Amino acid sequence: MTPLLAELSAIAAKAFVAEGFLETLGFVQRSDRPDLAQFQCNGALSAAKPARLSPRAVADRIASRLRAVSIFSKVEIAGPGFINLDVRDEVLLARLLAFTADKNLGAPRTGESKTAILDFGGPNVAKPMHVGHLRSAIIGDSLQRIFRANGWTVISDVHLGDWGLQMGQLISEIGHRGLASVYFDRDFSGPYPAESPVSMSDLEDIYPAASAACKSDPSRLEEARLATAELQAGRAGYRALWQHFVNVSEQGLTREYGSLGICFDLWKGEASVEPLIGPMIADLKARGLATESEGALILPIDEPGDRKELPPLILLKSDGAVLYGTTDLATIMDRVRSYHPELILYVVDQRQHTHFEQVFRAARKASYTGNITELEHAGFGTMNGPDGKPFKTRAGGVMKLYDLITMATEEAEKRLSEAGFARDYPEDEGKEIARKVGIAALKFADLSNHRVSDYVFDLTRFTRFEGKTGPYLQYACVRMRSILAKAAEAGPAPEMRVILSTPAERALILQLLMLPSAMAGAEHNRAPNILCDYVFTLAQIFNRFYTEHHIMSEKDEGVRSSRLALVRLTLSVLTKGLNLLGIEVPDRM
RNA sequence: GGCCCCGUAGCUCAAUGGAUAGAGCAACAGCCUUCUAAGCUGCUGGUUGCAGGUUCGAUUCCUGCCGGGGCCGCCA
Repeated sequence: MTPLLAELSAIAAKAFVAEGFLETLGFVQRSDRPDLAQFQCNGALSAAKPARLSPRAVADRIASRLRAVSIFSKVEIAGPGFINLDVRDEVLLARLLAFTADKNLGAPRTGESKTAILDFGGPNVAKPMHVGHLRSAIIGDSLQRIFRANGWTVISDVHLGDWGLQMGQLISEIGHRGLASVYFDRDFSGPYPAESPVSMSDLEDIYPAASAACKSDPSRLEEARLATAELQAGRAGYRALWQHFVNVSEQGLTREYGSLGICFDLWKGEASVEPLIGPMIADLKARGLATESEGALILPIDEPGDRKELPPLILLKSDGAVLYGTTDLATIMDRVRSYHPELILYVVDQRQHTHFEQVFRAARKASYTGNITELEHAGFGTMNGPDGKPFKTRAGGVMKLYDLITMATEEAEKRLSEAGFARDYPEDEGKEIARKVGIAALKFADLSNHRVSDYVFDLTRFTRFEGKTGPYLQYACVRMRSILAKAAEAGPAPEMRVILSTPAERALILQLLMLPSAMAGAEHNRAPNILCDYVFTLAQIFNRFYTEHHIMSEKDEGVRSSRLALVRLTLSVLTKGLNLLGIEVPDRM
């Protein structure tokens, strides 16, 4: 089915075309003035100037054509030339019926037969995930859900940071500590032990020490660089040790992402493209694209007419090691060959924007993108503490993601018990509710901000359960379930037939029908906050409906079952919207 | 220094070039013998950082300035 706004826009577009104007002028949106109309079209205002007509004159012509279309109950011209539109109740009900019958709830098929690769997550091997990883995970996951729902074939890749300097730092630190000496013995011919010499908690201890050592001692940094280069050059013991790091880390990361309800199709990393790098470098050299400069191999990507100077992409450092730009470039080549995607979308910190500009240019320059693949960086802002600086623990250290989730869950648990919720539920269920509520608080707070702006991370505010929060939305769902359960007790559901007679019902139906447009808008702008606004508004409108119409005490059976049908539909729409944000809804609270 | 992003109500944030710039929180006044009051209703709150420009119309686009953050060849 066509989203209602698209349907209305198409009708208006036809009217504009019939009057000799551009089709795009027919764009119809929800009215800014709900007191005046349900929908509005502003096309007449922009059509007027080039046509040397007054906006009212254009609006008159369009309006008279629209009046001939039976879908509208009202077509009015207001102000300088706005065309205000109301849709007939019968039409709303007919669209609602089709919407209800559609198992995809009218999802726009914008991604039909198209493939998108979503690159997000980007955790580092051997380092615990911290709050900095939260945004990429939450936003990326929501986008993958939205793209999939809109018909895209989505391939998500966690893209581990597993091939850079931090690997060399770890290896040399382990060497210094004298752990696992067999991996450092050049005469050892294998096989290496199957069991990892270090656990995840060992790594969590070793990495900060290694990092600190390299910072304070230049000779240690040099050692780490050498180890990195040797690892990349294929030194067997280092490779074996590295494989242990990766295996151990993946286990921890899977659990961590799992606790957030986030899945990836691919667990590739920078190292995955290692076999492609040699041939790629050779190819770039052969075609004269890569040149040597100050001992390093670079790929200049600046173009005439640039507003700013863009530094070249460094392919090989002077010590022969590769950088993440090199692996990113090879990864594009790999993805294009393997999947022929229409889009590769990177959900990565906005601070890396220049890096992606460099890599994208390099890919185009080297013709690695094929002719259909669009490369896009969907950057996001930083998460700051209440002081406006990057979020830290009280002690000033990096806040681990695991601890953060625990804090949110505990806070949720506290609030639930204060409010007397879930008091008589089994302990397991209570814990599960607290987990869902805590995660919902975190996710909704993050997603409801515009992607690119920084936001203040304030756990007290996030876990507050009033107002525009995840828990408010969950609570609305739970109330709907509760009504439906009561109704089911009272008897089997009668024939579902929606009657539209009150403003609260009309407002609810209109909002329900806007789901597809919200999904399309969120995809188009790569902006889950559009969907957040949608679900929040829906919940608000529902709560108004809920307050105004007491369903179970309604005497008229037809009206009661009609309203129950609306509750049922609202529940599925709200649940779906929350699902697209990666938020789970408990059965009861 | 060059470039990128941001600047909106007391606070946290929205708003494809359109009407009276919206929510939430906070403050204030109401609403629970009825489906979960984590709710609903009403009310208060604005020179959209500043100055120009384009436009019938600018929070939105352009220029300059101020303030905050970030990036600027061998970290990711």
